[in-house]
Amino acid sequence: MPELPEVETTRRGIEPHVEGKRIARLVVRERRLRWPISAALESLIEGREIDAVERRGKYLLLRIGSGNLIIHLGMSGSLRVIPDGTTAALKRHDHVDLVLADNTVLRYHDPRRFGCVLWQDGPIDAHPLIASLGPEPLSAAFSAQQLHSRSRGRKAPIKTFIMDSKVVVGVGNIYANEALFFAGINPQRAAGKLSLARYALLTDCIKRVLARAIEVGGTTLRDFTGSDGQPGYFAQSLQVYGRGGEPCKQCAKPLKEIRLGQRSTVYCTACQR
DNA sequence: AGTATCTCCTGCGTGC
DNA sequence: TGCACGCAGGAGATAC
Repeated sequence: MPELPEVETTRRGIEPHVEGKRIARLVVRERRLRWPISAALESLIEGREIDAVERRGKYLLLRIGSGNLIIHLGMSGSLRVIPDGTTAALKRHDHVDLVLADNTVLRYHDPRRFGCVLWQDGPIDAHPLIASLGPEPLSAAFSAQQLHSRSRGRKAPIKTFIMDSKVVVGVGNIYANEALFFAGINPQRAAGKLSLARYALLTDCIKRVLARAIEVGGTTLRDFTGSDGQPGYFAQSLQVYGRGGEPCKQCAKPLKEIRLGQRSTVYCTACQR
């Protein structure tokens, strides 16, 4: 499940293979993604050049002139680069091929079809999916002060709060669980009641856990081409996620698993208060 | 405005 | 071996 580190790893992986290249053809085999792929998309982007590969939250942005191709990998999506790939064998759920002028193929694969491929004509910040997003977690705009002031009056659990993309982008379930463990904060604690000092620790832990995952992803994904396109998900050793009932790595007490906002939540009742 | 619930979808693990 | 089932989850849509 691509979280921000996997999306950034994907961005870095595909960038050298697609940046500055011209789109020869767009081949869509399945238009029914999170939102249907527009029937006009082919004519909108064929023949145009990809000027840059950017990212906002978990959205990948292929900048094409003054517009953007917005790609989200959803829960199960991946992109891979296939050099000279116009005749490469298709796997099930290979929904879209972006065929570049040098016959490199950027192939979008997404079994659960929770992702999307959308066109935005004009400034990316004007797109409804992008306009309401909170700050990037690895930027200076994501700070303890900002988080603390935004949280005042909020009764939602801190875990739900940091997973809200209007508050901060890119903190999915896995990293929310992990960051709260490192910060020693009980995921159920009301967001509005956490002190500035605890937010300082939490923002630091979120930044560290994401930065570390990007580093690991980057090393796992040396060769983005020709591989199965799966970045190094779960490459880092997880402290709590998926370990309900198993011993805490700090105190050995069994980790507790609960549901918070329909999401599996794992924490240590001793280490996280 | 904030919060909770529902929804999309397929693959996988589990229990019979 | 096969089937039914529950679960996984990003994030928008919807209903309070």
